[in-house]
Amino acid sequence: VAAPVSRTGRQRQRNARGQGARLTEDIVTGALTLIERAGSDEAVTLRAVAREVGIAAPSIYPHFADRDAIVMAAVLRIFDELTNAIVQGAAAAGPDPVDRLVGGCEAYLGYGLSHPARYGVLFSERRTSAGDYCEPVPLGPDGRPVLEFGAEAFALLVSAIQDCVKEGASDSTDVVADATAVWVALHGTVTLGTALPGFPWPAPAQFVRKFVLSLAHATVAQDHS
Amino acid sequence: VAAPVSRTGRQRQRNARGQGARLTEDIVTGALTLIERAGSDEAVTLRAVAREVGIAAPSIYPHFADRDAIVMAAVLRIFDELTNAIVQGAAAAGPDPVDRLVGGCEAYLGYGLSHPARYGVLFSERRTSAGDYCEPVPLGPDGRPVLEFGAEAFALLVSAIQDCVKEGASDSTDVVADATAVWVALHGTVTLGTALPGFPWPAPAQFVRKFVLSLAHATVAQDHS
DNA sequence: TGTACATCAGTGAACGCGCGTTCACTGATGTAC
DNA sequence: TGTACATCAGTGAACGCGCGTTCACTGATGTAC
Repeated sequence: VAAPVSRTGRQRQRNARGQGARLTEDIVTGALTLIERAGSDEAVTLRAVAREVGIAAPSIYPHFADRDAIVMAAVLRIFDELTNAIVQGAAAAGPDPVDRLVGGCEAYLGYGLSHPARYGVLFSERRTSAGDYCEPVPLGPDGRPVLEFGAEAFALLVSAIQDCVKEGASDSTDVVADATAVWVALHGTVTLGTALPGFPWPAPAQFVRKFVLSLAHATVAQDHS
Repeated sequence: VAAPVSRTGRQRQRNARGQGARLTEDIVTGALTLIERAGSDEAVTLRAVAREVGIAAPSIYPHFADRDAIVMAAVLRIFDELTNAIVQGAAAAGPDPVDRLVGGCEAYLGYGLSHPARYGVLFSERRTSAGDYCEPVPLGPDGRPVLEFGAEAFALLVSAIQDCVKEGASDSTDVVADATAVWVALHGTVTLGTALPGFPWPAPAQFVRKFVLSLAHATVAQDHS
């Protein structure tokens, strides 16, 4: 009987003593690979992950309690990727707050549409608070408790609109509600765009700019200066 | 060994000769029940449907080729329900085109949020054209070919905005693009609202009215008369 | 009017598969003495 | 310096389950003669 081999064909060698936690990382990576390959998290089974990583199925138990714990770890990683994409998109847009808002939103859309399987896992199940599946109250990078999935990305959106208001580029009177409207439209664009690739979608560039400006009650800098 | 009994406890009796097609209907109903109960279509397996309906599993084959065919039949039924809800919502809103537009959108949202499991199945998988799974080119009720899932509901939205433009209540210059933006926002509201029930969503009534009017470039009648 | 037969609507047992999970285990490596 | 031992990082076989699918079948009912 041959030893289990990962899909890549590479045989995994045992971690050195004290480095057992590396397998935790490999399991999450394997789960992400399966999600990418199958287009959904249904393919993430203990045995499939074990095959992908190149280990025996029971070897997962010291690292994760069950399938759900693996998926959750993958979800947290994907949220990090999404947040990073938004930050970079905003940063690349320059100093103007409206440009930064639109840049962040375009990055959100770009990440979602170019990683549909990963994005689809984020909100595929009912999620209440992060405290349900790991530490009682997980902390964000700034020490504040992260109470909701995607809260970090949403906070970026709120402050981007807030910045527009500060500089007179938006006359939003309810920044949180308007940020919610923008988020909902972005999310809908990603998920419908993924589910219905045959639909005659408008060109993303103008489309997103248009509805983001509209929902954020924002106007381009030239109109205000 | 006891004969298979449906979840309701009622024993199914064999259809009369010539009435075998009734089971087709019962199978779709059973699938919808499973979707409702589990919150997703994952629970729709041949054996689970058979148990639900109260028949032996192989009895499904003369009616449906496989699991996917059952789910597709359920999806078409759900699209019909959604379309009906929109039509009724618009009709109940009275003669004003903006009211009708908002009424239809509120009905869409209402259906989606009050039937999250059903709605979630509609766009849970990549859907190209209806021709992939049944007759080569299925026809809509008006005889035109139905090329996309949800095309009927989308057409309602387009014509609702078109009506606003006709009566001077909207200055949309691209009705299809604006309808797309509204649809995307509605879809995002339903799916995010379902996935994150703990999020502090704005009150649906004003929220939907606000973004629908904004995206459809519409204004209330008083402002225009 | 009777009767043989075809058809319809569905059954029951069986198969092989992948799954989660358990259990006792193995072999390398660091550490105490 | 040697050696016994504890620990770490996993393994391999086995279990019971639900699944899709197949196969030969059963029993009621309509129909031809």
